[in-house]
Amino acid sequence: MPQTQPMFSRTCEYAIRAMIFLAQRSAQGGRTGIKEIAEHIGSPEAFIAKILQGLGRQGLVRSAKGPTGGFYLEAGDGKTSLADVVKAIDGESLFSGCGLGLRECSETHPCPLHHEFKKIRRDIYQLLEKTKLGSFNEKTAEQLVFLKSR
Amino acid sequence: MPQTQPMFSRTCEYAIRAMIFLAQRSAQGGRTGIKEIAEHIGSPEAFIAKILQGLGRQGLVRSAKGPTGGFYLEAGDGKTSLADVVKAIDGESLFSGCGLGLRECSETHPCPLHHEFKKIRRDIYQLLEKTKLGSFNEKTAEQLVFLKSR
DNA sequence: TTAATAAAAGACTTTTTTGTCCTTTATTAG
DNA sequence: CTAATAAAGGACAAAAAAGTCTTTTATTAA
Repeated sequence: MPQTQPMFSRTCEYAIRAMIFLAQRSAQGGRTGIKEIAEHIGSPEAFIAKILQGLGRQGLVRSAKGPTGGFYLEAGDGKTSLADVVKAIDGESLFSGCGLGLRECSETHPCPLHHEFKKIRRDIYQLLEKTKLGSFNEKTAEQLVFLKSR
Repeated sequence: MPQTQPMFSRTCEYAIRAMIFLAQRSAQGGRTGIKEIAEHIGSPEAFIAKILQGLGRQGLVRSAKGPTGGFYLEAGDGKTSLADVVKAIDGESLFSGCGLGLRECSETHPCPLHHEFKKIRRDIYQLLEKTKLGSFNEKTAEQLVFLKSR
């Protein structure tokens, strides 16, 4: 038995943690290198590099090569929501997929749990949608440090 | 990028579908063989066999070998909730784990999303907890058939 | 008591996810 | 222009999840 299915994939957890960290960092301006990001969020360095590259291609984060390079967000990126990040990595199925994995499940042809799950999916989406990266700018150093485990 | 993280693991989806199907079947009494279960929920035969064996060891389903054998639920098993099934397979992390995967995250040492996720986790748990297998007894044949895809 | 049936058990394979490493490309400072 | 720096890219490796197959065990009905 698997015995631990979290809400988000590991990849997505790292992505959210990195984006929150970058949001805080970018508030003071300046870029942050992969090594420092990995240290602060407690992830493998090469792995979060890959993840941020992907998010970069999708325009959710910016980066610059060379000395003084690194990852960063710009002013307008504060409006990016956690829902955007989750969608970019885990896709939409948490928000709109059938809880039982039935492809044909829909409003008009609902699985036995369809209507029951509707509210939950909407709540999850709305929470992630309303939580913008910009809102992490003014958080304390203590909360900042707590993007890390292990 | 992975691009599709559902709420439950595939194993758990099959398990829930099989248990709902068995709940309906067992209402009329009688046992159901693996082949028939697999057909009705649209899962690989050997795989759902494995899953049900696991659930059997944990006492969530009953089985009998030999001719006339198969899987079934008894009267009292109608009180089993979907939360019980999910816990048996995906564990508790959907209900109580940190959304960002931080092991030290807790009420007194919360991650930046801890309090926001609290309500959602509770809603998911309560929904699954209040949904008992027994409630699927009287559902129509149409809904029954719709435990299957692919 | 034997033949047939069906689940239990466990080894095995495939696929996906997670994670690493090495080379290339771009940028900057001297 | 050249060294050094840091991300991009892609091939590769390890681990976990999903899925298969074969043998064993239990049960039933003839």
